[in-house]
Amino acid sequence: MNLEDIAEKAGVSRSTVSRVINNERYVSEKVRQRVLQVIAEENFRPNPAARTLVTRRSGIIGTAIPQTTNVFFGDNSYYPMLLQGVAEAVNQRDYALLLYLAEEQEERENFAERVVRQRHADGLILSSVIEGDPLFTYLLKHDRRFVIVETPPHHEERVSYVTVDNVAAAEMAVNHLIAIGRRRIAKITGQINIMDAVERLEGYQNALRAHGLPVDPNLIVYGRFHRDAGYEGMKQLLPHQPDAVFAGGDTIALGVLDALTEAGLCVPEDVALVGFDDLDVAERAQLTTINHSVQYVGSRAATLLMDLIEGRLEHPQHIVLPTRLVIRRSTVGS
Amino acid sequence: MNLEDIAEKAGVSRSTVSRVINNERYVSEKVRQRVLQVIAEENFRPNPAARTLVTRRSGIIGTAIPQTTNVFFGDNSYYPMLLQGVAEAVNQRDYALLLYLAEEQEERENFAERVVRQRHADGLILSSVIEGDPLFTYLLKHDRRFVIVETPPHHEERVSYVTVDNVAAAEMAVNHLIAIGRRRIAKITGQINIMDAVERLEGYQNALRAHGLPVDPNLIVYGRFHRDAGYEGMKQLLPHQPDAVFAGGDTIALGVLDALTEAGLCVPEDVALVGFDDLDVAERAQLTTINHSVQYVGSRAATLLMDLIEGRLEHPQHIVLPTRLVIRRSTVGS
DNA sequence: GCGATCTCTGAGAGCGTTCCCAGACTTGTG
DNA sequence: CACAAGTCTGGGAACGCTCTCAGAGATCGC
Repeated sequence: MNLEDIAEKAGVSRSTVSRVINNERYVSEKVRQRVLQVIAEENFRPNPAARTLVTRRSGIIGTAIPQTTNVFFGDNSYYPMLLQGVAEAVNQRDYALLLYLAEEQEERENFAERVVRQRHADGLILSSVIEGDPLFTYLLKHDRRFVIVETPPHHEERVSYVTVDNVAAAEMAVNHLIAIGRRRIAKITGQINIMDAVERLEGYQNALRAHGLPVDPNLIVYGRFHRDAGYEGMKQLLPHQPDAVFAGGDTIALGVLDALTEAGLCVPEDVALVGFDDLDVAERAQLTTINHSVQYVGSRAATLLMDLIEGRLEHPQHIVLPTRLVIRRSTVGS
Repeated sequence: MNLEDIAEKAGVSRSTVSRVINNERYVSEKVRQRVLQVIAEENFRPNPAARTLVTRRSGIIGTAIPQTTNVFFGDNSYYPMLLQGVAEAVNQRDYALLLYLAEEQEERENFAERVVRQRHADGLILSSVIEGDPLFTYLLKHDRRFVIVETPPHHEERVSYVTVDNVAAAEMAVNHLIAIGRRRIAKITGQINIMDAVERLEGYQNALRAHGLPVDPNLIVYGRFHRDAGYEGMKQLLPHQPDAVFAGGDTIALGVLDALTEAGLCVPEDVALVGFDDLDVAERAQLTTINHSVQYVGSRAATLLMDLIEGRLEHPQHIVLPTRLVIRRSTVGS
């Protein structure tokens, strides 16, 4: 069943059917109705491949998640939330969402190759880009449309991105800890090759310096965005007796909580704790954190990408979304 | 850049280039190498739309998740795990994965319409199908390829599915509770229009009857696969003083834990607790539960779907995967 | 009242592949 | 050595759309 068949049944030409389907002007109301009726009767849907072939547009947005299994699910609802946001925006404009998920232990090279080989998508949303990321490098070099959902490596300004002001947010978090009287404030970072982690560390250091506090290397642990890393990191910090911890992400903070509980320390009396992201779990754990709606980042990124694809906006675009400090019991008690 | 261009540069015909790309026989080694080299130089990738148009195969698998936001992320890692499994299988055979995510509060009708309208995918994986599901009904009627990742409504045998033996697993769980001496075993179900929930309830009842225990309607609460439902359900059950609860899913069990903690009751001394699914959180919460690798269900479903698409298997196929009781502290103490 | 403009419709070309067929050349067989 | 079978290559048609163009008819302005 194709346009020609519908045309015949409706007694018009293929061109007219195409016009009706694409909702173009210059079709008389009578003809439009007749065609619509035949389409409904035959339950006809135009072949997207044929359409794509000529328009050079598939209406598909790809989202690449280069992280392995244990990061994608588990406690970490970051990616699901991001995806939900992307899906929302994409649905609204009747695009489709293609998901590229890395295998456990898959090399970035291999992942990049896989994503690039299939040319289904009109554009890509990239997450967790690291320094020297092959996918990032390739896309940049070959001038394909894409949007990064964090600050790109080296603040590369030639690419479009949607991010939050991590530096300012981290400053806000640490200022809060200082305001409640903490002085030995420790930091556990996410993967330090991801810009989010770098910027949050930067903000932490800024805030300390601004208050004339020392930046003690013993109080900084380089970790990963993972609960286990928080747990291990905290164990490492304990001998140095911090009175507060600023975790690079909520999942890290959860691990910190595990370690503190195990050590018999009270939050916030002995150690105050601040996370980052305000994931679903943060509220449940009564965690003070930085809120920045991951979902909204996803939907803004998708909207931006579609605008770039459709030529409504010029490349590149930079969007920095606001953050908010959410104060809960992990810093102010009950 | 298309086949013709590559052909010209390599001094051969379009057909030959096509043969090389599709790895067909009857191409001399010399020519094959030359063509491959030109392809590499030009960084050429064949246009998937053109290919799809003629082969009538896109190499795209769709996965439909009709649940709203709060179920997709949050504590519930069910869908991310399922997706990871699907992605794994799909990657292996160089298919792509299209994700259909319902909007918050989106009607099933509307969701079905959206999924069906875009004809990108060669086949679909359906989750959380309910009785009278419009998407399910449509696909069945129009003979589209799809696989359900649970038992279909009414045990509809004309469709392909991958599921676990929920009934047997539930029996196993309840038998365990009986074996440790519990007699007032309560049940909180998931949405009762989802077959998983129905079957787990059925197994619960079977086990009680098999041991001559009464099925007390006061001990059965009809809920949803959600932590809040577990919390509310347990509060409802408390006056009836159960000595054990069999939750329809791990997320429900977490809510039950919340309510028990709040009521000052001990697990498992006062109330023993069994979940279902063995999600990531189950181990952390030391929850006795039924393990059945959601991820594996996902990858089996995807593999099955691809086999159906490629005509390697006849439609319909029914796969029932084994389950395992994982005993943790929520039933046997420490 | 008549050219200009707007509305409506259809035909043809083209998008970039795969598939089928024909033909040339090579190898095998009796 | 003739003929069959196998190997390799190229050209044309087809997949189902959109887009451009041309032309017919209706409407408008002066």
